[in-house]
Amino acid sequence: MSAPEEAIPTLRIGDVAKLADTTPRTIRYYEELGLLPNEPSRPSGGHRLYTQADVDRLREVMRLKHLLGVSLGELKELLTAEEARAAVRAELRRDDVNPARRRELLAQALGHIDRQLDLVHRRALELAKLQKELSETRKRVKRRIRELDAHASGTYAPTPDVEAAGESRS
Amino acid sequence: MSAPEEAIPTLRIGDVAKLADTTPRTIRYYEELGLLPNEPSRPSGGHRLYTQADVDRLREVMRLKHLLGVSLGELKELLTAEEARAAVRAELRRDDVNPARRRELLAQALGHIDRQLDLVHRRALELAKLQKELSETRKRVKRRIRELDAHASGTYAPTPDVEAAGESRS
DNA sequence: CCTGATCTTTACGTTCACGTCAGTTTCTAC
DNA sequence: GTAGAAACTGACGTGAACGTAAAGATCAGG
Repeated sequence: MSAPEEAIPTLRIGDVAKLADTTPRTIRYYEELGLLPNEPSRPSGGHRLYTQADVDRLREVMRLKHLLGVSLGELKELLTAEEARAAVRAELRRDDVNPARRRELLAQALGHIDRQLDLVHRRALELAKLQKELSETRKRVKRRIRELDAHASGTYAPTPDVEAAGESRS
Repeated sequence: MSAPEEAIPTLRIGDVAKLADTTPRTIRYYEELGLLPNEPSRPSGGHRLYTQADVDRLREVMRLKHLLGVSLGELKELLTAEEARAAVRAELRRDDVNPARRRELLAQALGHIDRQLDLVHRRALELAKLQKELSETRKRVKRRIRELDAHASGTYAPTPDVEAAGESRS
């Protein structure tokens, strides 16, 4: 097997910044706040070295921040839970824990997940509601346009470029 | 008909703050930034007087800020569009606009709505994806718990209070 | 009409989430 | 081994989104 359990850290902070589309400053700041559970290795010189897993975690942190719209402080709470989950997984990987303990750990993990799911779910509901409202307003407007076009047909030539309005690149 | 088109403004800034669950400072700040399209009336004294419609608009602004996670600057852009829509509605209410103009106005309104919908839609998709991921992780954990309980039955008494983990009030 | 609560503007203070600079050290390439 | 790029640790700066304090004007109730 040539796939090592944990790849050797080889990425420098600038590389990580580019890969995660952010800056070294932000990475150090997040580390300072404790948002990045496992600190980077620092062989010999003081330079931080990261793995791809670190990049993924960083991206996930930024994603949560973006999607949940929470402060870095609140985010840390959530990630502390995540970290606990990681610890749980580590302990679970060893086969020498008794079933009672195993169950306790799994129940904890479940609690952490549920906490995040709860947050996400609330937001999703709110967003869905907003989306629905906007969609209905949109429908009404479109209906009025159709009515206008129908009534005006023969009198004014309908200008049929409505669908293209309000589109963004992508 | 005893329902006036526009109710007389009677709410003071402190009332509005309480109704919208914010502070007078924030309201003045938003007004300063131009986030509140129609400025409050100021009869005789310099005190601002608001209507319930103003409260609703303020709440809507705060809601958008919360749900879309945009800066007040970006939010202003969106609300400027909203304002334009309002102006459109006002012009449309008068019956003396010719159909071509009417159609143009409606098309504009549609564009503004689509712009907001686009934003909301993107976010909703991202959130849904996150939710799905979390849900699947949750399933896996629950499955492991069930397996554990099944295997342990007879040896250890299963502790069946897992569903209650990580719940919040409401 | 008087008093206390609420409002006004002006202005400075604060927290968050980084940006930026300085001086030094370490890595990479030649 | 030496130049240049990148990283290190402070430290101070900054824009956004308000909070807070001051000094005065205004409003609502008795």
